[in-house]
Formats: sequence, structure tokens, C-alpha cells
Amino acid sequence: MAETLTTAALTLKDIAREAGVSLATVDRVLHNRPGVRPDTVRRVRDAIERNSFQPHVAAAELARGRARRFAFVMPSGPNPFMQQIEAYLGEMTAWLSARRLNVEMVTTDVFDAAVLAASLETLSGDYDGVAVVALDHPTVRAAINDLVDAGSKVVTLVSDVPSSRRHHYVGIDNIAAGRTAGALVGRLVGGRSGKVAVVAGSQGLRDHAERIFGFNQVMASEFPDLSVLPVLEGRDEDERSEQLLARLLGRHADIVGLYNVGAGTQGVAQALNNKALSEAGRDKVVFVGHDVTALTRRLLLQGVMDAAISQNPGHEARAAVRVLLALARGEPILREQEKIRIDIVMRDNLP
Amino acid sequence: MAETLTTAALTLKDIAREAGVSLATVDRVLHNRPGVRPDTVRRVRDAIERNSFQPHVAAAELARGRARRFAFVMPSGPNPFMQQIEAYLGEMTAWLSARRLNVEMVTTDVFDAAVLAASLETLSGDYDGVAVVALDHPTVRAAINDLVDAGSKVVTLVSDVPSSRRHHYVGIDNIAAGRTAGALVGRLVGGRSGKVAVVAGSQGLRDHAERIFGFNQVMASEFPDLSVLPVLEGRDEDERSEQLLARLLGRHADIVGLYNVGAGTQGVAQALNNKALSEAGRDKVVFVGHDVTALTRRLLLQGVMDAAISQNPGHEARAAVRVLLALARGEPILREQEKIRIDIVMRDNLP
DNA sequence: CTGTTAGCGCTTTCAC
DNA sequence: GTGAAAGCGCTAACAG
Repeated sequence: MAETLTTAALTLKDIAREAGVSLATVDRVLHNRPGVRPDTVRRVRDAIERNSFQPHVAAAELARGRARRFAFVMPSGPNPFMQQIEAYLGEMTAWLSARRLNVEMVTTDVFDAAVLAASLETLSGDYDGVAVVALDHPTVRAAINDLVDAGSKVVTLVSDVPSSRRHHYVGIDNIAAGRTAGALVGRLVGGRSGKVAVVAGSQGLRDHAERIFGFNQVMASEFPDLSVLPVLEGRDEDERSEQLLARLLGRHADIVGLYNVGAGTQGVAQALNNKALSEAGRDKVVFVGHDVTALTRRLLLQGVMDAAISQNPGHEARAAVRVLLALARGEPILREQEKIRIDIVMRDNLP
Repeated sequence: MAETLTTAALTLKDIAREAGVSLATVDRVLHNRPGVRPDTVRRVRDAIERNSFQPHVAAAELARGRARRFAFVMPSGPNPFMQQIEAYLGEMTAWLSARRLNVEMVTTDVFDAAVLAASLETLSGDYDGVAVVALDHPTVRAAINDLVDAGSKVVTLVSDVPSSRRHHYVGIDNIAAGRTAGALVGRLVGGRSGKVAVVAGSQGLRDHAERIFGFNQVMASEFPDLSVLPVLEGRDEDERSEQLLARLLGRHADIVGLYNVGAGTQGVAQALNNKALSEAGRDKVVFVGHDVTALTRRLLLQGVMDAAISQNPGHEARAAVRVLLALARGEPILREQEKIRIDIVMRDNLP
């Protein structure tokens, strides 16, 4: 009927006594510091094990004295999604201060490998942890590895560099996100047959490429009545996206679905809308895109957009901080908690 | 280019000096403890304000000495969703121990107001915080209020008692969840017209009633071609749900959608399947239900179920702990972080 | 009403 | 290699 989830609260001193050594030695073993005879190490480890001893984080935190420094390396452009992440970090100020954590924002051109790598190099050695929205490029990979070698904990944020030695990736599985988008477009089209348009920023961006890959997978295997048109590259710009899409809609009268892989949403919506106005008899185009912003929220409510695939920016911001903190403290990461889910957002479950 | 989110790390002593008082007095003011002249209070408050001082949580935690005790009051039956919550709490053991938090599970019959209230009464005074899966009933409300009066922090979990003085509710907005289910059924049916079946545990349960309410709202306003049949009450039991649904499917040949509000999923799936087998020519029934369990996961992968509305049980478990901790410490709650979202889960974004 | 003081359980010098 | 001891910034007695 009642059951407890926690173990007796021993202290370092208890372990020290039980292992027949001093506090300092237990501390050394606990943190794998050198200068302890292997035999002693074993004795201490045993005692820790036997009691399933957990050091008190609060005490550890207090004793170390100095505050921790984390840096967030973010794109400098006016990307609403990134701005949301920054805003959510801002909301954590009190929480951060109460834990003596210093978070610094560093903006840079994350789309230029050399510039990004240079920014990362300047951080070397000064930070306990670095979160970076990373471009997947050899130069950047090297810079990340250098940071790791210099002793910083590194997490990639939103966009990963899997080949680097970063400690953790905070972001979604973009192939699965693309698959989800495909399933939604396919299902919401509702059995009609026709063509599907895809607008991306650039197929050179890893996340965009992966999303398109997943999208095509699902379309090919599950919706044979729908044919996917060649990807339009709108560079995440409104005007360009609008023009390209408007032209495409003009050429194909039987477009029933649209997947907007990146930003440029305003332009995409515009193109859709103009068409709807001018060509009365035409079927509604199912429109699926990414991220919940002020704009996509409005489009969802208006029924212009049907669904948004979203990675909760608040969650990403907080997860990045928590993961860096856990890594810095040597605590285990709650993987389930820090995993970023692929959210499907429709009008009625808007957050 | 670089910007810091945190403020200088002052200490209580600094504030004391600046306000011309002692440590103890600052501490009293900080915790609104009595026995300080109003004028002194003001002076101290000013100093705190001026420096936007944040006490160091680690130090506070360490100094108070004793561990905190939290109780989780959960249903005693074999409900997979509740079991998941318990499992996720179990995964936090190390995290909890490292913070000297004791979490105890108390199981009881949460569907019997008197029994539940009695269980709550026994906890009075012994816990810093209590999380409870609550039935919305006057007796339970009174028990919750008593706990609050006795000094415990109380959060309702999954199922709320809005009229009580509980400090927080950790769970989803069930009306919105029902609306989401409605939108999904309506959209996934894909323009066909016909009837929609609804299977619930009982309309007496607040969460079920709210979901049905939201579901009907959307169906009535947005999908006039679909008519919702009277709710079947399956009591969350497999057999009963199967029988009722099978009979209904027999009587109405034009059922195109199904909303399963609660549990009994196995039975519901069975009824759908049998029908599919026996009546070859019949249209696929769009099936939307709640929660991602081993069973619903399988059904989604098999294509029997089309979507699950889910409230992340891991998130609920951790949010409940974090909220109780923040409340106990007098820290602000990160509302955005602790909010439970309505997740739409389809095959391709299964967590 | 206000101040003094002894820890809380670690980390970190500095000695041996 | 190992140990002793001085704090870290608070809280909670207790004393005035």
C-alpha cells in the first residue's frame, strides 16, 4: 500500500569511516582523481556500492564555490524559432541565478562553417559548457572536438553534428519529423489523388534534407495516389518562396497538398491564399509546415495551415541547460526527460 | 554579440550589511517570518530588490538539514497509464536521492470518494507535499483542503479538483483533448459522411465527460456530415466495451469513425477487427483513442488505430515532483515547463 | 524585535 | 598517497 522510492541518506563521512579512510580520499575516488592506491580505490568503491551512496548535490554545489559558465551559440539572423529559444532562456534567469549558473548568448553566422568554427574557438577553455546550433561541416566538427578536449561539455542544439564528439544532441529526429509530415499530408488530403508541393530552405541543410527524405519515404510507400513535385528551394525567404510556389500552383491545377520544410511561411501562405482567391473552384490545398510561431499559430486558427510539426522551443532551451548542468556535475542525464519529441500541433491542441 | 543572462552572485551577508541588519533578520524577511519591525522589513526588501538578490538554493537546501517527504496517492487497480507514471518515478530514484527527497507511493481506491478522502487524511501533517490522482467530489475536496491547511503542498495529478485549494494541477485540459480527438476523427475520415461511435468508461468521470463535451463541440460545429451516436459506457472494461461496440457496429452499417475516450482499448480494437473480417466490403473505421501504451503502440503500428491523444506520463511524473519541490522551497514554478501538453501521436511520431 | 553562532555535507587547499 | 581543517551560503536554535 505504501512504498518508498529512496534510500537512506548517508554522507561522505559515513563512507569514509566504513572504508577506513579520510573524507578527502573518498572524494578523490568519487571523482576519479589520481593519487589513490588502486587497492584503496577498490575499498572505497565497495563501500559506496554497498550503501548505494549518493552524494548530496546541494552540498557539492555549495562547496565548489565558483559559479558555472555556459555559452549558447546561436544564429545571428532574425529566425523566430531561435528567438523563441532565447526568450525561454531569458525566462529562466531567476532559476539560473538561484543556482549560480551564468548563461551567455553568443550570436554568430552559424551557416558559415569558418565563422562558426572561429566563434567556437574563442570560447575554448572559458566555459564549463557550450550549447551550439551547429552546421554539419568538418571545420565545425573540429572546433567542437577542440572544445571537448579543452574540457567543456558540449551539446548540439536543434541541428546536430553526429560525427563530432559532442556529449549530447538536443533536438528532434528530422527524418521522423519528415515522415510525420508525410503521413499528415497524405491522411488529411483524404483519399483524393493529385500532386504535392514541397518548399524547403535549402537541400544543403542537414535538417531540411533529412525531413524531405522522411517525407518522400512515406509518400512513396503509403500514398501512391499522390505524386511529389520537385522540391522548391526558397532559402527560407518569404518573397522567393511565394514566387516559386505561385508559379508552381499556376502550372499544376491538381496540387492537393503542400509541405513547407523550413521557414518562409509568410510567403508560402500568401501564394496559397492568392490562388484560393483567384481560382474559386479549386480544391483546398492541405498545408503542413514546421514550428509554432505567432504566424503559424494564426494560420492554424484561420484554417490556412492544417498542421504544424513542432519541436517545443522552451523544452529545447531548458533541456540544453539541464543537460549541460548534469554533464558538468557528473550526474546522469534523464534521457526520457531530455528527449525532444515531435509534436503534431493542430488548431485544437495549440499550446 | 554576447550577452549574459545572470546577475552578480551576492550573498545574504551582503544584503545584511547593506540593510544594516544581521543575517537572521534578512532570513526572516526573505521567508516572511514574523517578528520584524515593518520598517526594518522595508529596508531589507529594498536591499534585496536593489540587488535583485537570489538566495543560493544549494545553500538553503543544505542548511535545512532534514529531507523532504512527498507522497503520491495513486489508484490501486492495474491501470497501464498509472503504472507508467509510477515507473517513471522509479527511474528518478538517483535524482531524488541526490537531493534528499523521499517519495512514497500510496495506493488506494481513488474512485471511492470516502476511501480516497480517508487515505488523504492519514497523510495529514506528515508530508511536505502530496500529489494525488483525485476524484472530483465534495468529500475529497474537503480532504485536500485539510491537507493544505496542515501545511502540505498539494498538486492534483491527471484528474483535477478545481474547487479545492490545491496549489497546482498537473495534467491536460480534457475539453481541449476531446476537441483534438474530434478534429482528428473528422479530418481523417476524409470527407465521407456517416456516423461516429463514442466509447467511454463512464460519463460520471469528470475527465471523460469533459473529453466527450469537447469532442461533440467540434463534431457539431465543423463536421456536419458526421453524426455522433449516443455514448457507449464500457466502464473501461475490455469485454463490455467489445460487446457494446460490436452490437452498435452491427446496427449501423455507416459508421466511419470511432472515439475511445478511456481504457478498454483491447475490447474496442477486437470489435473493430471482427467486423472488418466478417464484412469485407465495409469502409475502414477511423479510430482515435487516448494514451500511448504497449497496446495502443501496437495498434498504431498495425494501422488499426489512427491516432492517440496522449499526455506524456513521464512528463507528468517529473512535473509533479518538480512542482512539489518548487512549492516546498518557495521557488517560482516554471509554468511553461510544467504545463502538460496534448500530444497527438501517430505511427510516425511514436515516442 | 534582533543578533550570534553552530552546523548542513561537500570541495579544496595544505601538511605530512 | 593520504589526512586535517577551513570554508561555501544558508537555516535554526538560542540569547539577549
